Amino acid sequence: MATKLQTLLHKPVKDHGTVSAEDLALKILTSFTQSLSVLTASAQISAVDGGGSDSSGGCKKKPGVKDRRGCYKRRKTSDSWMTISPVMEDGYAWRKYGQKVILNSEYPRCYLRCTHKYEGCKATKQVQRIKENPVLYQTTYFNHHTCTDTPIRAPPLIVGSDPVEPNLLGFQTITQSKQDDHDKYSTNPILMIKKEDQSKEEAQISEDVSDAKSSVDLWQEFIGSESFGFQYSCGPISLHELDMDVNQFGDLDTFHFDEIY
DNA sequence: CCAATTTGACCACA
DNA sequence: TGTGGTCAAATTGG
Repeated sequence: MATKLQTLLHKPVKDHGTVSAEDLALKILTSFTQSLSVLTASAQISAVDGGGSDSSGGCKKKPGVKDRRGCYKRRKTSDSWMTISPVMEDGYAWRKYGQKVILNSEYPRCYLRCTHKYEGCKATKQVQRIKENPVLYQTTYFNHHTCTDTPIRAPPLIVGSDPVEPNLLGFQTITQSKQDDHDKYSTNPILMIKKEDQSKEEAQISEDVSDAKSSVDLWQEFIGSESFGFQYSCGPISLHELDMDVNQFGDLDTFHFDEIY
């Protein structure tokens, strides 16, 4: 599929029947997303600590700062699920309340809570760029929205689940009633890079084209990059075997996952 | 002016 | 004691 896409991008439009570059890119993205989720899940299971960090740890207490001892508790790890998406947006309104540098992670983790927290909504999420593919964001959700704020965008691909089924792969289905929304936002996550300025709507189309190109370029770099060459074994899965499957067929379908598992 | 974000301090837990 | 999650004052931006 990557080869097809490359060919398609170097030729004029409408030369390949009904298959569009976007379709191909979407399929490729899905394949790699699935691969990454397998990696992530396995890496979490068999994580081996490596390298340390030099934390300064000079914890001076500022005068006038409130004593917050006992003011909050650690969250439960249940009722959480994970998604991987090229965009941070998921249709809900979130407010960022923190950001942390995570050990052995190249990118910081962002902490967001529902904007309607003070109306009782307990939904929170953590967003972090994926080290192996910074184009994608791994989002971990905690608690469901209890507020009336309904999503305006089709939800992203769900690649992970709660601890009960940590390796479950699947797509969130879009019901018929949501089909209009899906059509409306089908510019969606896959090829588009986040638009920072919504006021530039007139220039949107041409900009989207250039964004899509740069995104595809990133994909091509990623696909060809050493960092995505599975050269080591991780947990119960032979990633070398996975690599062969990807290279040989240019795709990674569910059959292969079933076979591996 | 007010809502959202940033950022260092504080806290729980392994 | 180190790490990650949360708080809240300060800052930013519409």
